[in-house]
Amino acid sequence: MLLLHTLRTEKDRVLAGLAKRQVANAEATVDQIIALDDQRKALQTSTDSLLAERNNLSDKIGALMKAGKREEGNAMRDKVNAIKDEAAIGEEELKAVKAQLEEALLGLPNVPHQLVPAGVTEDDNELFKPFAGQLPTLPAGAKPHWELAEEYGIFDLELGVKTTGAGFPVFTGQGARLARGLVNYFLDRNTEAGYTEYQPPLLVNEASARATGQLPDKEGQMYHCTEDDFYLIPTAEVPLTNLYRDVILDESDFPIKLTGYTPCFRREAGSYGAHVRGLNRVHQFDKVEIVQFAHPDNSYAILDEMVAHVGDLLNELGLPFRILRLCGGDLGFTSAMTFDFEVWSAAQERWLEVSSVSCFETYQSNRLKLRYRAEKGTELAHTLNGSALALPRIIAALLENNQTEDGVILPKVLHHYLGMSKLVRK
RNA sequence: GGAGGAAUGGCAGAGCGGUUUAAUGCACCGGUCUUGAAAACCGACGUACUGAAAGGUACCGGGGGUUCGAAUCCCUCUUCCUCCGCCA
Repeated sequence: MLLLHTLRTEKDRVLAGLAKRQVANAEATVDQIIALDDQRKALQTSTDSLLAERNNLSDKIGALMKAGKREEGNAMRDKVNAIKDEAAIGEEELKAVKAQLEEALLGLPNVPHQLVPAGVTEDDNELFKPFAGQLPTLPAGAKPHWELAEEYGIFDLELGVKTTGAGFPVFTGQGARLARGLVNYFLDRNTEAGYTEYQPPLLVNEASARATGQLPDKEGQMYHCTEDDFYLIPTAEVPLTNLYRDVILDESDFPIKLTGYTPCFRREAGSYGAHVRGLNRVHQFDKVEIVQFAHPDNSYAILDEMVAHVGDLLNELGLPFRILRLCGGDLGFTSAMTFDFEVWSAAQERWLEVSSVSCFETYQSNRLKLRYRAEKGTELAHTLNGSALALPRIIAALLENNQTEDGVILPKVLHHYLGMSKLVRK
């Protein structure tokens, strides 16, 4: 959620940023929000002074009663009652205006960072770091991962349909082992890089989903357990970031680095077809997430650090990848800047997104009330997160890119985790 | 699932419906003393909104109510603890 202070003092920058995102009627919305806030202030002031008068008179009544001047005290009661009624009306209005204000603010996405390119669709994203090497060439008869999966017994989509429905793959045998190995490898590497490992809940309450911005923006994207009003997490970002909701840090606590493995659940009401075959898009998948909380002065240095870390992981896995800086139109609702990592899927001959690393500045911390003690008072911290890494497309790329006559060659870093150097046909 | 009890500042822990401006202790911070530290002493010590400031308002788990006035009384929800039952 954007800060009212920002809307007031940096309106031009906000409007320019929202324009980059193709937000319609941005100026009217901002003006309306400021008007609501003016209204809120006026109501707050008038109500407060009524309450002050009430408190004042109540004290006097107390004193009068004590002094035995019952008559005078009773007379004053009527006066206080009148003030009370008036104050109650003010409080009611204030509550309504505050609710309106909050809903309006929640409707505004984050302001993109200065360096975020203008653009409408993913085609306008900036190729921040192209792949420098040679893309792998596959032998004749190379297969896409969904065919390899069958041949090698990696995962079974039919079994998932039987147990649950489409988009819930069942990993089997050496495929399940590969998934587990990748999770362990990622967690170990993140821990080495200073991240503390957590196992958070996979269901969150509404307050958590709102604080990180999944609600109200992505209401339909999450699975909702209506009976208990819990949401299945679409990413570990939600529970991990919310661990620090309502927390006031000391500056010396920075940087705070968390990592966690969780399954992720996404309804992904959207397209079906060739682009979503196999593991390209599923309703449940595994992901290891990294989260950082930073001082505003160096959050972008930390974003660079996180990008470098994810790049290291992909290099160690030997996967060709490129880094995109998302344009305004493609940027997530809550993000100020996002880098997407895409690996080359050699059999499908296209790039697959495997990680998204973002800085949210104070957009999330404002709702989280995640602050630190500054020279004077408290300031909002910056929040960041990224995937390190999401499994399905990594598995797809490993299968496709490394397929040989003798099997699928595993990168060296995984040998230890799987107890084997290649996957074999069943 | 049943029966009881509890929820107060960073922590511990007081708080007959009206100087509560939430006692006290510990921790933290500043200072005095000291070569330095410890001890001792002095001081400061929550968050948010509002206001140029002085100040004002709200907040004692959440929500609602009674009252001129609520941390205190009532209702309700949530969470935790104890005991019993069931279960991995």
